[in-house]
Amino acid sequence: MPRSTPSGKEPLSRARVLRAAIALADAEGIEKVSMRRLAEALGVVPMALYKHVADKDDLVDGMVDTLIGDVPPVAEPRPGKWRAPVRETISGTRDVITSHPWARRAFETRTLRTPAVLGYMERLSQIFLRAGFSADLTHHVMHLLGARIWGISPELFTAPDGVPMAQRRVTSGTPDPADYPGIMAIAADAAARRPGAASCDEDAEFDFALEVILDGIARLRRTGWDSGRSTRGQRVPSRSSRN
Amino acid sequence: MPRSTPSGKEPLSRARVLRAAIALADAEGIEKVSMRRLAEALGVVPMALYKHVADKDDLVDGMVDTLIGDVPPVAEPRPGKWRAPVRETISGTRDVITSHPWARRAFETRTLRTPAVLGYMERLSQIFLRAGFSADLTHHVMHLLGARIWGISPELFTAPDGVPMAQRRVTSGTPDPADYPGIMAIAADAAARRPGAASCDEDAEFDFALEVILDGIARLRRTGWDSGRSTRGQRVPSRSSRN
DNA sequence: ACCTGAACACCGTTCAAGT
DNA sequence: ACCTGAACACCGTTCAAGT
Repeated sequence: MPRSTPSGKEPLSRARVLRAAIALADAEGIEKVSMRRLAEALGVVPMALYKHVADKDDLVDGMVDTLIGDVPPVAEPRPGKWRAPVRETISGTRDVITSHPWARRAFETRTLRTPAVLGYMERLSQIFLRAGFSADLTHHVMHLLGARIWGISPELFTAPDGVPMAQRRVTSGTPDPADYPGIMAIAADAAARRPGAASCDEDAEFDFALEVILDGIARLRRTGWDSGRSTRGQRVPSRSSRN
Repeated sequence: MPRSTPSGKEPLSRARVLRAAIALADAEGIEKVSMRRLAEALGVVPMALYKHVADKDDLVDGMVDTLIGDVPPVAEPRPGKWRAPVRETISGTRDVITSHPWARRAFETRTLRTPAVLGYMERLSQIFLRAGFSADLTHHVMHLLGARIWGISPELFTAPDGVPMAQRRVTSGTPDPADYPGIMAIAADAAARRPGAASCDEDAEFDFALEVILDGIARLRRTGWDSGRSTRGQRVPSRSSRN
């Protein structure tokens, strides 16, 4: 009889390993994606994976990279046009990320420079460069698009299970609502405003945040980086003067 | 002789366990923080930790929670004043996070509602509520402060080792710079602008991004949520219409 | 040359046995 | 009542032995 591949199907490949890992993460959660379980899902001995993937880290990098490659490309921007293509690109990224529950964390966690990631950065950069932004301005824009403010974590509002706010997974005893009048006022208002709604309109909040960033980019372009910085008002005693 | 505690020092407590875990993560990296290694560092059998910590997840939650508790409080805002106290609070958070290399990931990863996290949310909320924001407006503001845009990852620019851009940790072969003319133009410009500088001025970029968000908040307050949303221009075919 | 079983050095966590 | 040693069910990865 002809020799068959280990899984009885087509031979392993990096892409097939990564797609299987993504499917496994979708089905059972990212924490269940181990080299051993993934090999089992592929009908293969664990060591076989190491031919297509350097190690576990490379596997997760590859999963994220595959998702980034799934972000649909955007119509060529015409000179001077940047807002719509940027909005489209980033909305596409959000679509991809939100369709895989594990992807948000994985995306924020990785620091890879794979071809797909570089390609994504290149596409974003080109939108600005073709719209007439200088290299320096585009550089600052890219930083702005990558900013994390840490006012709070977005997942505090939209937990995986849809519970809207507060009182979830509190480790040391149930907190007294009286200690958090501000949060309670906000939660009560939100509940009154959308009765029965389990959580916030995350899409709308994301869209608004994106528009704020796009406005920031427009201002950066209009007034330049140095002027942008000088409008900040008084500097806060922070990193620079704390030590 | 008098009975001594297992470590020969003061007895274990949740706080002491968490501080030890933070110190271990600072010293050897978060990936080295295991129940077993932490117990060893405390001179204690692994199982002893389970008295003060429910499980590994609870340990990491507790570490993050402890850091949040370290963010220094801010002077009481006077009515109408919100910009400076918000800036100060968030700068303080950034100071804490950036002083622990593992904290950025851990912070973005956790979805806990511990008293310290609730307290932090409460403080931020109160700044806006006392400044005269409605509960609804404050709600949207909190979402804005938690937004992640995913234009790119900030760590792409500032890798742990300080290598500025591109060509790091590329899995499948070295990429051809010719494929990424935009990125290369930006990198070349940045290198020419600050010769010898290993990476970008991350503090300045963060401060600018924070100001953009603060401007977004000011606009939200001035024009309201619905008006804010309607200024977005044409809606993109995205989540809502993609399927 | 390619593949793989067994082994190594770890994990988090349970649990019954000790005091 | 408290603590803990041994054990369980896993990990990622190495490596020498098989074909």
